[in-house]
Amino acid sequence: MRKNIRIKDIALKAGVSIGTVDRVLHKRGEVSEDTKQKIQQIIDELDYKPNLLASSLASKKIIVFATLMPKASNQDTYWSKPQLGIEKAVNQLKAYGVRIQQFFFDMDDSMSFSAQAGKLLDANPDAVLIAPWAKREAIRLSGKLDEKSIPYIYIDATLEETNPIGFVAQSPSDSGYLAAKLIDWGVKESSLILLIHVAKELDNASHLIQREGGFMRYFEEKKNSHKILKIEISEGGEEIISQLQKLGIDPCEVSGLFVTNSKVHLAADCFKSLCVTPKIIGYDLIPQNIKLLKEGKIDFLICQKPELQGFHAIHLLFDFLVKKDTIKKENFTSIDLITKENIDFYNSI
Amino acid sequence: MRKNIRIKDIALKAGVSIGTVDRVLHKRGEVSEDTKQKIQQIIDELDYKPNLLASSLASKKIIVFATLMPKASNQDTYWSKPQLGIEKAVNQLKAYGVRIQQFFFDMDDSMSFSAQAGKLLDANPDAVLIAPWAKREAIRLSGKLDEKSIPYIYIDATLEETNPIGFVAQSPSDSGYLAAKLIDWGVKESSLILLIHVAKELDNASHLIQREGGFMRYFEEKKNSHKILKIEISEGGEEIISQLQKLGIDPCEVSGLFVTNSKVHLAADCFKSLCVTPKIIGYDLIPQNIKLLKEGKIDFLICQKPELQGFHAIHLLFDFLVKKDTIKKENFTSIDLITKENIDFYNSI
DNA sequence: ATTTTTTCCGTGTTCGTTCACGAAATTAAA
DNA sequence: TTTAATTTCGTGAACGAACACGGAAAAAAT
Repeated sequence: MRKNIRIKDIALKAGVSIGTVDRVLHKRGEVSEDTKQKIQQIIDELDYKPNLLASSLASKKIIVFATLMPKASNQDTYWSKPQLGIEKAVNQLKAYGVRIQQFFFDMDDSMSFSAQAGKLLDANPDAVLIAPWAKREAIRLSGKLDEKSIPYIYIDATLEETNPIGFVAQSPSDSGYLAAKLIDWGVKESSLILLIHVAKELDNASHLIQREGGFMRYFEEKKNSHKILKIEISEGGEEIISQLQKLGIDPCEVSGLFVTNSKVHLAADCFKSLCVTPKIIGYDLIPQNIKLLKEGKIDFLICQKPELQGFHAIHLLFDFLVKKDTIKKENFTSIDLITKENIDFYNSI
Repeated sequence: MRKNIRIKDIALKAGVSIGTVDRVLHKRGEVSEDTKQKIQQIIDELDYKPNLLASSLASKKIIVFATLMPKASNQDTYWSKPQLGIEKAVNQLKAYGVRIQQFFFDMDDSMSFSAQAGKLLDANPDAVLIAPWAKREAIRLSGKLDEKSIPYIYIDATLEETNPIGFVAQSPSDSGYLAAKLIDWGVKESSLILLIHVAKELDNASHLIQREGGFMRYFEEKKNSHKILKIEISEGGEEIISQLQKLGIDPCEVSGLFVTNSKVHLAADCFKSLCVTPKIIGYDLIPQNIKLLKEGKIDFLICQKPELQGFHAIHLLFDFLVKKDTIKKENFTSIDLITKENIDFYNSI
């Protein structure tokens, strides 16, 4: 237990009192330049690491984390998962004075993102966790946070143009790439393969674009004979049919299908009703998808351990803010493949 | 920050001193039956949860975790991964008085397991983490630990016949099942598929058997037309060829290949030298496998986040022993599929 | 030279627990 | 009844860090 150097040890070595050392540790002045330098030198030399336990015990300071993410709805329960991880982490850390304030926006409404972002800024938190769903609005928020020098971290996706202390997400491009590989494995040569985006504001959802990018990249590199067709819809699965009709394509010709988000159940339902069974790959373990996966109507779901993402992001904020660690910026989570066969055993730790 | 009830609050309510409450909390006697009951009742009523921070700060007690796992060799570096996670966790917990004592055995020598198990028992640790590699010997060890009522947890695999407080592992059967599905996706109808075990003492390595079980189960359920051939070798890849020859089979006929552990590189090297390229699936991101994966000689590696496993197992022991939480017994880690395409982004958190 | 201000630093209390020490209170022995 | 032994409990000092308070020394003002 002993062996760890304490403030007292530094004080002894420097020939000053505990209070003085404490003052330089917390940079709160009232120390002459000379002694300050001497003490700082000894701190560095001894590589002093404060005892977090004693520190939080003595301090009445509370640290507020704010979160900004989509609200989970009945149609889309995905965001309840990261929420669980976040709560778990905050619960673990509450003994250290960590508190949380959460803001939720409507996924289909970028105005709502801005509104909640405003409230978040008013709350003046010590650090922020953001799901950067609406690209333009998220960039604006990040600017404001930069101004106030409030550190922030992303979950689920990242935005290149901004300065978060890090992000926790799956590599969207590589998940798309993997999806392509699986489709390629599963279909015959020279097949018709559909890529489907289901989104209201596609241009504002950059990770969907990146998933597409990875998917396309695979086929470009392989130069094989498949025909890839891209379709964008905003709401119902029937739109797929109508768009195919417009192109003069019989749905029966489709032998592979990749949906770039959790809305894959719309597409699967659509083909199910047509009694056509292409190979289907999509994202995320939400109830509708799970059901179709078990029925064999969806073949693979790419999953990213959302619970772990939330949990880990909060811990990163804590490490950065409280422990003053240097944290890894890129935190890619695994690209988990869930099938009918292994879903029952998929419990994220 | 406030709001949590303290020992002092209990003492006040019971009309006794802090010391007395402390004595009943730690069951160290010297309290009359009457007051003990009264205090215990108040503790329950108020649902008192001790402040871990203050507790570890005041206590000089140290908690020793012992680990027993295979030693990583140059040929097999796999076990350096869980080791990393373990070290990371112990490092985090050392402020709470957690110390570690590690024992390593030779994977190919069950005598070595027993020898190290003996040393571990002599060390009389507070809790134990075991990689139950040698089944029979591990069962014996678990019995001894049960006798001394030292809690233990498994990593990498589990043993049904014993009483660990939990295990952290991939579901071997389901990983085998998934491998089968992938092979099935990737090969033509009526193919010849090889299942290869590379192990010195196969009957003593139960999770390899279970992986085989899952693999076989898939094809039994699907009733498709593939021919599955099982081969057991103990060391070099060339054994595969000789065994095929014995069976009168041309290696060129093999179109799919599943190796039940990280030794898949032996098989892949073997087929590489023959210039035959069946679809190959195996386990674990060790350097030899990574190389072959990138060359395209191995198609999929099933991975199980060994680092996270070690990390999580230590935390479970801590939660159980120190926080007195009830912990989940079955901790399945994800069945990650690594391909040439996504390996560079696979960093376990 | 004296007073006032400013700079610099030490002391002491607190956070919630642990635990050694020893003082009452109770019971047993004389 | 007095003394000794035992049971039962309270007190106070750590643990390492945070921070309020105020004192001494140096600098500035009178």
